Amino acid sequence: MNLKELSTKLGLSQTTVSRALNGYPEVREETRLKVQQMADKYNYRPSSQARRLAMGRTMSIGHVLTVSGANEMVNPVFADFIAGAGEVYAKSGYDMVLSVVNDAEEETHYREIAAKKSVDGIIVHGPRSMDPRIDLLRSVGLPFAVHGRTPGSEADYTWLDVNNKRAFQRATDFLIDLGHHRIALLNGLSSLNFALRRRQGYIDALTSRGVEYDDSLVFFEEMTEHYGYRIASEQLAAENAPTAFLTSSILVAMGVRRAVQELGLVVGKDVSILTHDDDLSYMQNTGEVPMFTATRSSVRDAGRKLAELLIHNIENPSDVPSHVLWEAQLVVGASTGPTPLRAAQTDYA
Amino acid sequence: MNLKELSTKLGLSQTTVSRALNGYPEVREETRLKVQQMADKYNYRPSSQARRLAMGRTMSIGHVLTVSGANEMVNPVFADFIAGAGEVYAKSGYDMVLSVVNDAEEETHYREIAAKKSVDGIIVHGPRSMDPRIDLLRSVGLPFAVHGRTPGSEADYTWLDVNNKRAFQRATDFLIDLGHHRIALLNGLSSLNFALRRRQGYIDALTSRGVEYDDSLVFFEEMTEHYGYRIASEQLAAENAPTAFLTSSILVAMGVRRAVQELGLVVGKDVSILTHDDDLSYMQNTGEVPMFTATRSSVRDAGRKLAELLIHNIENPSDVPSHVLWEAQLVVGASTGPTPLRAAQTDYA
DNA sequence: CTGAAATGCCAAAGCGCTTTGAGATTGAAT
DNA sequence: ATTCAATCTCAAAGCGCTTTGGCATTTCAG
Repeated sequence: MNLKELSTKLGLSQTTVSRALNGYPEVREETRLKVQQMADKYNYRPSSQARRLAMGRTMSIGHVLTVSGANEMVNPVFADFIAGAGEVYAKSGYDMVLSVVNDAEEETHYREIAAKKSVDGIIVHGPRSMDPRIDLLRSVGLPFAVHGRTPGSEADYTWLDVNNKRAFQRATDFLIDLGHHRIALLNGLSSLNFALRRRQGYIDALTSRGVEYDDSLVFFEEMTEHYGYRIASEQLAAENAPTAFLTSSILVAMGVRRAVQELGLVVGKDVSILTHDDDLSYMQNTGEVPMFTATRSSVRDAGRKLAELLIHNIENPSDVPSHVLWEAQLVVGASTGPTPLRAAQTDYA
Repeated sequence: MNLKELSTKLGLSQTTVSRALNGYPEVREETRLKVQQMADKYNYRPSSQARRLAMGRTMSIGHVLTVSGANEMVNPVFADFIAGAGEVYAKSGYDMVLSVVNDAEEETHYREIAAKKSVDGIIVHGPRSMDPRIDLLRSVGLPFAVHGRTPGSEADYTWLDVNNKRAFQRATDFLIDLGHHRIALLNGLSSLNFALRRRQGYIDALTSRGVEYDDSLVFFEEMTEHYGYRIASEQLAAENAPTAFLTSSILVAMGVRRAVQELGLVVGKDVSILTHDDDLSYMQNTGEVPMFTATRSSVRDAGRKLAELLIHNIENPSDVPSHVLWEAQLVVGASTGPTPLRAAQTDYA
């Protein structure tokens, strides 16, 4: 059933039927009702292709999922972000179009998208320091919004970010308050902008509290369980071992926990773990006493909010870009406690 | 730059330019080259909207991400599946359009998609027993392919599945060979078809080996770390505790491991864990000796393969549906070992 | 009762492409 | 020289919608 057939069946012009369906005021309420009923009866839906061509809007928003590295990691945060954003798109009548691309071809791919104009806007994931995608998108005039941000022309585009620096500063402070002085930082890849901000927070806390910064306690890798396990195993075996671990994701924290337990030590007593928690649906860190003490910020909420911002930008092109900086919650769980005496003696000797 | 402008610039008709670009034989090689160059120079890309309308094909494939339950879980397997499928789509010139929908609205949503005809085909995730989506899609004539399968009219549609029954039968057999008789099964939700198949494999192995089946050792829940932890803690505290755990995902296995370690027991010695492993990129269970003994089957590969099958179906509508059943690899890792004596004594008393 | 302003509807012109059917040109065969 | 097939190119007709500009018809103030 298409518009033409529907309108013949109604004895009306296509114009009128289209207007009736789209809620234009030029059509009598009585007529609109008749049209609506007939449309329902035949389960008529305007072809989105035709609609898009006619309106010059695609009513869809692009997401690019970049798989990176030799093992083609996909960001575990992606699914939850998408779930949040998708919820908003559904409400607002947008489609989400997703493309998967190897990091080597990323830039060409963005160029392609821009040229085809097959989406009304784009969400940029995982911005890196000096990310070329941002200049590219701006130069091509395609509306976009960034999950995270990258220093430079931050003011010029819409972004939503967690205050990573502050979160990790608070986390580090919290551990120092508990007496920890040797705190290992298991960060994400250093190419990702947020990893640098987190390290800065960590360093700021150490410095302001007069705790010595030890470069050999800071790591930048892909955030896997095995990473946490490996580093923690090594570090705990070493002389002058850290008494606390600050990790970038729950998965990494789980790896650390495994190493700790394997050594017969107790998490939250012999060794403390504090992690960032993206509040992923399949990796809940909740309960009366959460498993891990954590800086928590919901990625799903971020997806929702950023989708709203982007849609707003698309529909109000002249508005200035928005910048949203969320503070992470510091949630106390079972994985942290005061520095054990043994360690304290070693440290303060 | 659109086709019209490009052809005026070339002094050719739109027809010729379109044909040249799309590789039709009616245009001289020399002309084609000139067209190609000019197109490159102006970075011309045909508008996908117009193209779709004209060709009556959308060149895109739909995926529906269903978030389910009160806590709106998103399937952790989704991202990797998508990554595999997306790779194939990119190669074949298809777009992936993703919609997120609450499980309550799932059926209406599928109906909507079918009516709008905004995709050329659909991939169905997480089929349930007696899944209404399948009849719906068939009745509406939209090509589709199912990740998993559901009993009934299996022969009539394209699917790709892991031989879940066989995998869990082998896994159970393996544990029995090691002397385990009390094996807990931490399954996924019973509404999902694969969970039932897995249980069947488990039961078959027990029966054929003359091991008593104990209903109180079988659980069906959402596959989270906490689920594994909770059940394992309870079970290990109970009298006549299981000596082995068979779990449906690495995440659940991790929870079991945590419980085991917290009790001061050693995984692979005091308690064995065997899990299914979807080979997710951010949850690798590899290495010389993998962390967990597992039945492994790559979800990413499944995404790739199923995408290929669906595209084939779309482009060759008269071909019969394909059915692909993959066997999972049984990979021996560090989490399994012979039943400890203590347990053996209890059991064989 | 008249003229102006709403109101309700329509025909037709796009949107930017693909594809049909046909015309023009060329080269070889008769 | 004439015919025929092969080769190249084109104008125009869709694809299914939205939207413009305009024409009747009704409503209402003066």
